[in-house]
Amino acid sequence: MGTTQLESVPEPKYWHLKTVLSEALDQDFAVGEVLPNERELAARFGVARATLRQALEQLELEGRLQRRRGVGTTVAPPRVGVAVGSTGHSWPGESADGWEAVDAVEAVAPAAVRALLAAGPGFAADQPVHTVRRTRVTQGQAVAAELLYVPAGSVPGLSAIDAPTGPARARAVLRELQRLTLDGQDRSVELGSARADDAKELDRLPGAPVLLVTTRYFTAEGTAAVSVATYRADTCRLTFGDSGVEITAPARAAS
Amino acid sequence: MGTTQLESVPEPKYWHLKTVLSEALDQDFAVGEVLPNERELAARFGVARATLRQALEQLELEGRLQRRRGVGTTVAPPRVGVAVGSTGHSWPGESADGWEAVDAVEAVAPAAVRALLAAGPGFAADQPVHTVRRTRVTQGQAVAAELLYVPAGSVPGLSAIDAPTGPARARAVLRELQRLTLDGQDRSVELGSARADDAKELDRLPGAPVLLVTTRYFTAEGTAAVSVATYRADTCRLTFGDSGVEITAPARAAS
DNA sequence: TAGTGGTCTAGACCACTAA
DNA sequence: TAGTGGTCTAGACCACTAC
Repeated sequence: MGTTQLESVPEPKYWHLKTVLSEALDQDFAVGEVLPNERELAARFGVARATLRQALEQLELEGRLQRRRGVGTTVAPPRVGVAVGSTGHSWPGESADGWEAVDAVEAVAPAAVRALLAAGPGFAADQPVHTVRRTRVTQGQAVAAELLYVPAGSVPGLSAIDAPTGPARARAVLRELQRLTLDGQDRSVELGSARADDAKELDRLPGAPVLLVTTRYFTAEGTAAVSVATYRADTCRLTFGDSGVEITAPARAAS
Repeated sequence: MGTTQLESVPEPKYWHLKTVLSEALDQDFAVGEVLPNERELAARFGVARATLRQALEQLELEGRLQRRRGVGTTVAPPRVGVAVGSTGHSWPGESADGWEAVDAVEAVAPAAVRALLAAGPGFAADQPVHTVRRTRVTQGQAVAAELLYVPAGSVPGLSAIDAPTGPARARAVLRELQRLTLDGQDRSVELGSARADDAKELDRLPGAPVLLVTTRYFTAEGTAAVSVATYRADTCRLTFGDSGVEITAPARAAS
């Protein structure tokens, strides 16, 4: 008391609420357990529903909660570690790491991808590229959707392919790619929001936070392919292991 | 017309708004330019301010906008690529890559970090560890704040250190660490929200989205140190280059 | 002091899920 | 059909910045 200015710089209600809820989750709830609904929680804490939702959104962003319309809010399991760059260089599809080919079409790549492909063998900006869609499933859960862009100039053999569409064609494109000698690759990771099609594939709403992993594949002739993989940010922890050891605990469970 | 069910599955207003704004940003605005204020934008589009804000939040999450209280909303520059794992294994502080040591204290590590350190030389759970704080500046902009945890058992020489506090002590801890032989390291990346102290260092509000990069450093004896780096998710693209080539364009500018 | 974005309220209605 | 989370509104006040 006295001169203690305990609340002279009050933190926002939703922030305090998030802290309180976070501690409650640690102590009183088990993974998978269902929380009281939003209207009741808001009443219990004496705040408007919108304020309560702001706190829940933060906790969902941190992977502590899972909310499903029509069902309720449940306590999320720890994030799953997903290996992204463990074993040196390799073409996509060379190891059975949970990726499954879905489809392949020929289409003009988005501008940002074209910029990355510009350093490839005989690549013209408005030329259609083979576009392979894959999804990745880990522990029974869809964690990522990928679009792999392969200019026709990179894999000449593809002009005589038989499968017109579907997984068979996607696998054929990957097979042709693997014939080439891979000289190197590099990756970048950034935050994004799920496009409508990716969101559907990942069982999320459009705009859900995702981690975008962009990979460039190099041959002696330049950039032979580019992939953009969209990982669920709420459930995934991307691991880049030089050693074979896996990080098993989350980085910041209850800091 | 006719049977075209153009709006039979209407997308949310804020989502449509985001798309419209995104296109406007591409066409009519230059980097750094100030947008009209939120009340006017909301009026212009005929929506409530909260709805307009939902669209702006998405665009900020994608790194397209920058909002500052008391100032306004500006068009953000493209994300800066920040090298995170380019040059094989190395102890923190061994290369001049923008990191600056701030301080070092002895304190008990958070539970999640203790779990990672458990495989180290003679590490007891409640034993204080040397905690080094560093910040990383790229192109004049603070992009990351890091806490590096080094158990006393990893660097025995530190008991006789002279600098009691401040950058000098932080550098001393790093120097002792670099005496050891580094056997390997691994990394993981996940989405988080900025703690109050990190947010301040990064010039963001608490709860701002960040990319958490957790690195484990191994010697022959086990886990010798763990670092948790907090990168601004709005302005940073983390790059993991095997080759020395830099990705210069964003992965998905206008998809 | 004026203008900005940040927080908060108390409602309303909608879309979805499961019984 | 009942109950959940998702969207949206029309206000209010606050904290911060720059003049």
